[in-house]
Amino acid sequence: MDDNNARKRRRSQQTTSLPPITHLYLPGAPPPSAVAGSSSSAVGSGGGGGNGGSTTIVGNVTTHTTTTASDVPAYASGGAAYPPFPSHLAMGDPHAHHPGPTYAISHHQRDLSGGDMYALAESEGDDADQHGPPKKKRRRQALSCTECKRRKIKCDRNHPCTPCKRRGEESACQWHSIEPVEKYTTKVEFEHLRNEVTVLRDRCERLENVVRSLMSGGGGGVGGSVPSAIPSGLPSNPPLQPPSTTSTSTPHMIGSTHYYSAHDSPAPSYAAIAEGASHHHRTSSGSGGYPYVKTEGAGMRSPTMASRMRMGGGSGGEMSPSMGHMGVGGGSGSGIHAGGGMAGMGGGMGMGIGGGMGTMGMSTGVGGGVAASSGGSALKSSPLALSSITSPYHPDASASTPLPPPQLGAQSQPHSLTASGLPGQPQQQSKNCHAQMLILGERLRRAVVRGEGPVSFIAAVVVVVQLVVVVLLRLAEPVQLVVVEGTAEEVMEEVMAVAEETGMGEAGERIPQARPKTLNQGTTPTKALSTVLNRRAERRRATMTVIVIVTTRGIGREIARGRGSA
Amino acid sequence: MDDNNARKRRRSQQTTSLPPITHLYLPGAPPPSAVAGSSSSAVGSGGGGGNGGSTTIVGNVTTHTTTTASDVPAYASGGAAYPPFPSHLAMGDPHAHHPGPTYAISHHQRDLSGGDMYALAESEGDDADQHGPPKKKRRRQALSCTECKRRKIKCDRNHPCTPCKRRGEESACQWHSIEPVEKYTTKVEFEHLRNEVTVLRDRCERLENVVRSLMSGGGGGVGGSVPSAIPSGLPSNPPLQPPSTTSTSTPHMIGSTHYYSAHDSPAPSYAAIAEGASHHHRTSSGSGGYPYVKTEGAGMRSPTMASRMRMGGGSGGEMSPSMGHMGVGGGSGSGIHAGGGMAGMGGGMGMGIGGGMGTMGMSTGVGGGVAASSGGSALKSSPLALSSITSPYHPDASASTPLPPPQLGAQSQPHSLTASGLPGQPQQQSKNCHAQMLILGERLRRAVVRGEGPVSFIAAVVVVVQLVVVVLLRLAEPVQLVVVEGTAEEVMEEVMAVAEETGMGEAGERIPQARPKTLNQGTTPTKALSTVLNRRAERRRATMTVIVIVTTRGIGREIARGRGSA
DNA sequence: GCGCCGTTATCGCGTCATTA
DNA sequence: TAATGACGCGATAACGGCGC
Ligand SMILES: [Zn+2]
Ligand SMILES: [Zn+2]
Ligand SMILES: [Zn+2]
Ligand SMILES: [Zn+2]
Repeated sequence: MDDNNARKRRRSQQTTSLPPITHLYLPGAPPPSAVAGSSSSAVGSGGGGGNGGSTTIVGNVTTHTTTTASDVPAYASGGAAYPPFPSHLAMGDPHAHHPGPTYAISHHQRDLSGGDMYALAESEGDDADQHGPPKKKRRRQALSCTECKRRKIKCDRNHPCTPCKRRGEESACQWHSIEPVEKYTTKVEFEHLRNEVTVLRDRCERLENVVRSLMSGGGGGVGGSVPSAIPSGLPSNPPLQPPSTTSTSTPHMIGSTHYYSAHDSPAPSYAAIAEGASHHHRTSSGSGGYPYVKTEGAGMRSPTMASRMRMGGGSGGEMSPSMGHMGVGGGSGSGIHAGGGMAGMGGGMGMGIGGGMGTMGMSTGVGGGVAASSGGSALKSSPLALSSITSPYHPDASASTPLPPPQLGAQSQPHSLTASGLPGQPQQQSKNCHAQMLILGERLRRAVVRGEGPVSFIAAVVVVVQLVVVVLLRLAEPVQLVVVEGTAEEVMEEVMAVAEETGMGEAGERIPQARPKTLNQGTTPTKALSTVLNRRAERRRATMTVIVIVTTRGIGREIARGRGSA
Repeated sequence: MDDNNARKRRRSQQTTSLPPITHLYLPGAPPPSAVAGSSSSAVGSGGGGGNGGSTTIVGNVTTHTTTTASDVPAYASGGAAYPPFPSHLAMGDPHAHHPGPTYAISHHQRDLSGGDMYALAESEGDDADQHGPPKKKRRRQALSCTECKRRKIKCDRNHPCTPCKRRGEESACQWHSIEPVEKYTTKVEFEHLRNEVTVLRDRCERLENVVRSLMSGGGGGVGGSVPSAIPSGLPSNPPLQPPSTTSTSTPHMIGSTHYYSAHDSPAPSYAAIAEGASHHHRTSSGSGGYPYVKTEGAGMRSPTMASRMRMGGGSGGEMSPSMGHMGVGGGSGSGIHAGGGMAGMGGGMGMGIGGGMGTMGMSTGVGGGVAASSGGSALKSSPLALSSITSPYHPDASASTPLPPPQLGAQSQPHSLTASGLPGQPQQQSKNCHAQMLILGERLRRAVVRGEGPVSFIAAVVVVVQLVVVVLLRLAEPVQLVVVEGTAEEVMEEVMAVAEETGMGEAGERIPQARPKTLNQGTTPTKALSTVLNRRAERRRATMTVIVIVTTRGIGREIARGRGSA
């Protein structure tokens, strides 16, 4: 309450025109629930010249903990939608799965040998911590066979699914049912089925008509079978397809327990990789090539930069009690020094990123950053260049073009699209549209932990207007948010500093298999970001940091060569 | 200098592992007191609960001043429309929905073809569980299509509802007159159904083959329809699942009555509907319906909220000389009150935005946000709901095109789109692809100036992780940045407050001609944002404010009902 | 009961890495 | 070098819940 007043007051001051800064902290009302609070500290300062930069850290609540490790290490799998439900699954199976509402708890499977699949799932103590909110872990009936799940490949859901068949391991093709399966199925499922029936019927009808017309009209009766086919709906012979088996079947569902048969190894667990593994193979070494790369990864680090930043002219900003606030030196002076810092940074990033290019793909901007080819060096545009940053991911780097300014009018074919370029047939566009990015490879990287455990580091870049801003989000106990505003160099400094202090290691380091994702058409980068963050946060409960850079002009160049020119 | 040190210091503290940060109340960590040397205080005030919110404003360089008058004051209007009731449902059908209690059972399904197989279906009652008094339960005619119901997602009630369309399963979009009722069905029945599905699937497949062969072999070509019919099936893989049938009709009702009537056809121009048309027939009458709609558009407006906000607990943040900093009151207390505010907000936005629908379009979320029509209330999804926020802009609201499902296989005309629908030629996709947004209508609004000149106010919402953050960017003489972190309500408060103080008017107000931009395919929302901002800034040299909301969880719900639950 | 929001758990593509 | 095993991670499907 009081707070409100105070706040208001504050507000007024700045009102209207642009209030200078501030940062305040408002506590917010006590969350009903109270969540965890967060604190933030601010560092004041800033401001020297025109551009003053400032940083803020905001703590946030949230968080959960619990989660244990990840869920499942290895396998995961997924599938796209489609066969909604493995028919055989349900079938005759006595207790076919169907996730009843019940499943909830324990039973997880495991057992049998190896599986550690779900391993954790809940295991843990769950919940870890404490408190009370017993959040029950959700469980879902798997649609893909265990093998496919483990391999993370598409399972056609047939009984011995195609992949399994192909490998000749039909015996491994199984399904664990999630739960006890009641004798009753859920309404949902029922509905689902019912719906399908309707659809199918409709389709059949339509098809029949077609056939009918074709036959009559065309006359050719090619498939003699036609008639037969149509009439009943009976399964005459299975011309094609792996017969879905009519009823019956239900092969291998395994009960809740043993899933999975023998083989399958225990997943090596992702953990390893995710966690620390990757770092081994940093290619970093030479590099090669990336233009930008100047310094090696090591070069100067944030420390330097950081220190520099320290200097920024701080205006006399106050700090709000709870929040941290710091200004970044703005102005020209810093520019100079910055150069060095930047360079270092650039190098680091360049390396990581640049190196990734061949491997992970680079984003090419409209303007096209181009990626170098695998071989080695090549490459060009800095991954942080505006063009790279703003352009939709474009697999085939080749093209060049310096980013065609956002000029909307221009329809410069955004992406000539790599994949099959069907001239006649425009794009399938659909998947792999490489819509846009934000979480491209370059910006997604992780490093070894410094202090204790491994930490993650994700960086997303966003372009905005006239100022360079960096938002560092940290998923830690208290989620935190760091915002930096200033020139390119200032930003970079901040990033580096944070990375270092956080123990994120080199910024340039890249995550092994993190390749630049190609978002689906229509997705918002932010949405994607959200997903990523969520996953990470849960997967490893460790600290995670996210960096969001909001900037106007590309800072790639500066970064690359350490120039601070704004 | 000092500052830097200070900052650095600050940093270190938090270094490594998760530095707790900050402000917080988080239980766990002791408030790091430290914080920037300066005041770190934690605001005590607020204190209360966990989530504290904080705000920061950073000054930046740049800019010009001038200002001029405003551009257009009011506008607003529109409303989002939402088919309150599945028109197709009701229509012609005689007994279309009747909410009568009775329905229960009966429904057999239709069938076209024949068999009604499992008619019984539910039988129901029975058993369902048990015994018991045959309570009669009353059921309501479903408003959502079966698929949406099953998935528990929002259905826009259009015939092939957006979600279904999106998934390419338009054929699955149906309405059963009454649901089967019990929550569980017996296994037998389930089996029965399942069986049918299998059979049907098989049959379809067979038919498809026939058609295929006929067509190819026969050469007849002919049957114009054929192609259409087949398509869906082709995708091969999806073993199961209802490939969508093309659009065509399909009665879709399944249950006994199938309502659904007539049309089905092409979306009745969206415009009409969008604007006001639709509402007339809201059957709602009673009902209602829509959950969210509470207040009317007018309802409470920002003013109220604003005032309220003012109160928010301001912590005792200091203001830095140059920088302003303000906290937002968070907390429960506000929560309550907030309710109203929020609600109002929601309403306001809805109105402004919603109104725009026809004109500016509404974004439909995956779930599809629907807007209420001008007339009145209606409406549903809050404009701040995660779904609304994240969805790509979609011109024709209701209808069609929900962003062309990336589904590759599906060539479902991405957007049947109003304009020339070239069946043969799929879409060019290129322009007007309505890629994604961020600068959607809802998020783009401006108000009349209060103090002196007109100010702009743009809001972009972004999803991130577990915390709600708002970044208010102001393009003023010194560019500024405001960051707010806190619960949904806190954020909203802040937004409102800023808007007001800045003279931006009501948050809900929308910019006259700001219609939801349809980004070019491949453009990054951010890029677009940048453009917009720049243009504005220069066009009128006036002050401009941008609001970026970074949040993890949708805050729509809270907003809608003014709850501040974190 | 119902609509449907927002969170979770799956899926499975597309790359790497590792073998054969 | 091809083939095979791994697996990051964006997209989805599923679903706990909540407000009415
Ligand atoms: Zn499989
Ligand atoms: Zn298998
Ligand atoms: Zn629907
Ligand atoms: Zn539908």
